[in-house]
Amino acid sequence: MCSPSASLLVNPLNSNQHIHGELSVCQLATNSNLQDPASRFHRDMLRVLDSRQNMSPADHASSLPIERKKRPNLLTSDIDGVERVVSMLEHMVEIGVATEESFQIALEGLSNRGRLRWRRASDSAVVCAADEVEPLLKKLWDDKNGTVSTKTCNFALKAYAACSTPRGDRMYAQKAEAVVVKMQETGIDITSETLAHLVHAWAWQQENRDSGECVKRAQHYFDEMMKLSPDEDTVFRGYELLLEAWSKCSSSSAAESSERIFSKMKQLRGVNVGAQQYSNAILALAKQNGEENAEKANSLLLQMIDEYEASGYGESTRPELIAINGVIAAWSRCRRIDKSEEVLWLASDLGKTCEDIYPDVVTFNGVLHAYIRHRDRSKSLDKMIKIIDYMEANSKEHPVMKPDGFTYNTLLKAWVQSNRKDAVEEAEKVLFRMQEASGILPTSRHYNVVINALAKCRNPDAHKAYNLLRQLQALDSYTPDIITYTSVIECCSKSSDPHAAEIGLELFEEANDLYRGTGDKGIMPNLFSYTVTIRALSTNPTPENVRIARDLLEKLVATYAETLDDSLCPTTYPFNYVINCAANCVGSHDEKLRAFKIAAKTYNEIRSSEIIQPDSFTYAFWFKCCNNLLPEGDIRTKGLTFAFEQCKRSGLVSSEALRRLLAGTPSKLATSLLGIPFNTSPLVYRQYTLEDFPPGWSRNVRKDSN
DNA sequence: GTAGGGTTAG
Repeated sequence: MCSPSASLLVNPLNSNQHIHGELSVCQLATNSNLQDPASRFHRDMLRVLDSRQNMSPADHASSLPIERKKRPNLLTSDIDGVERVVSMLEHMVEIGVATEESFQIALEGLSNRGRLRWRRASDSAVVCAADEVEPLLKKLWDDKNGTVSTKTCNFALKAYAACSTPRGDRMYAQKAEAVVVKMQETGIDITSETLAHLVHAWAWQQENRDSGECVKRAQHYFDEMMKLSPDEDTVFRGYELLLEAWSKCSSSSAAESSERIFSKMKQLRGVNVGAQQYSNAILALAKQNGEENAEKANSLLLQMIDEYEASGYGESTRPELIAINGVIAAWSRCRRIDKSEEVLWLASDLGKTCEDIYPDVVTFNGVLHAYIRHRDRSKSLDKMIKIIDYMEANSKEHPVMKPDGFTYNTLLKAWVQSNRKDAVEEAEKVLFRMQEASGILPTSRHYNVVINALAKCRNPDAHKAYNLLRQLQALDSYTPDIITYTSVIECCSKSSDPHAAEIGLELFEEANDLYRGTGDKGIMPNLFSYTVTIRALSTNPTPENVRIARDLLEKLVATYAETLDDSLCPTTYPFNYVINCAANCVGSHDEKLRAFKIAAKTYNEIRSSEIIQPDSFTYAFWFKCCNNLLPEGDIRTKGLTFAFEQCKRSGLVSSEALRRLLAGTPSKLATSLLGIPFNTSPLVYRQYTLEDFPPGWSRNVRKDSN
């Protein structure tokens, strides 16, 4: 295979001067030296890009922060020809004619894609510009021993900045920073554009929320950029990005910093600061918690509207809906329904002079959120139903207010927490209505709200939950996840249905098989899934189910040991439930003894473990085991006596433990255990409560498990 | 720009 290095060193065109944003790509092509083997390719590459310029993806997603509100689309075709150009570059590299200019053409094209995503032809992985830029820059860097131009690096940085995202774990800001560090080490000029891209990348990076680490990095590179005396537009843009960074940070200084930056922007531009900057400042404030920030965002909104009116309704001062929606959300978060609605009326008013201001689905979702947080749940449910009826009724005429998945999720939650008798049935109706009224297919989240509501009932209908799950599976657009499965199994664990144990186990195994087949973490059984399955098995405590419960526990422990996955880290719960399952075992004398052995093994594991400790439930279930599974006699006496000593010493004698200890215990044994004369005839022992015994016995019993 | 699915018991 040919090495491209030789040709890269030639670099016949001083390419840095040839790629200029202002120049049309066609001009560039004609300027190229046609004698050069690379220039024929360059001309073709530029022609590909140029011929599709009308279909530029810039309309789909720009790298401007304010336009990030649009989720990045997944391209279905090579809309601007960049993928073609990249494969042309790969071909040039292969035949050894690629120059730095070749790389620049591809990098620039990629960076112009902004944050769009597409499927890579070679492996159909979903990628974005930043993913594709990385290997290209590395290749060029290695081939040229780091003698790469600033311009080339800046194209790559632009792609990292545009693709940087608060979601996921892509860490493009770190990657961009690594490029700049290498530039510094190699002596490549750092321009204000270089630093502006870094500010941009950090401003959009995730995990900014708590520590504010990313906003610090953004501020740092902004300060560095200022040392290079950039032009006013770059400074202003830098402020915009800092505002963006603060808006995603929950640090206590965020509101203050946002205000400071906004006033600097006003200093720069005066009243011409523009509606977009108002929106940014409002959103930054609106994202912070606390009424005072909602109030500040609200007053900025009023200022913005004032300036719109003062300017005679000028285009650049026209308020944006996004700012109004932000303020509504801020008031909703502090349960200020009155204020949320006030802003809603304001928006309706504004709509008279400003036709693009019309309450949309986000506006209403914000108001709905205020209601769902309100204390009077029944009253707010009625109000929410009215609002959603209104949205549905008007969505033909005003498609922007058509309810979406958020809307119905909020409604489902409202029904579920309404405490009304028919809550679950009504929630189920919503699942159907959302499809009919708004054409929105319920997702696993919607179903999970309802299934979980079923699981929280006193005597849940396991079959109904099971059917809902199957219904969700029948929709090919969505698959149930582990929360769906676990919630249905939880229904089984609380159900009196004779098949509940069987269904619970079937579902657990199904989820586990799905996980093993797909490796999809979303369907991976976790500690809670194991625990409720074991609990479901004790609704039908056959000797076989006791054994299966124990097997599940062992599988949990082994899987945790193997993966060290936090979501599988065992607690006392599943151990206790295995003991309880054994304690309930119905069967022959021998079968009961086998169940007892399983319980004893489990009980001893809890006591000797370094991670988990016995609790009052452990002892209560253990006493139940001794009394239910062992014949009266020495072994039972020993098991009870020894355990009760432990139980007292640990201060874990709950009233239930006491009851289980004495249920079925002969008076003589009870007397010796408790140290006071004791008659276990039911009529007598019920007169005793924990208060009749030393308080130390129950000093560690949690309140909720007295 | 919104909100956001389960953590248990006798």
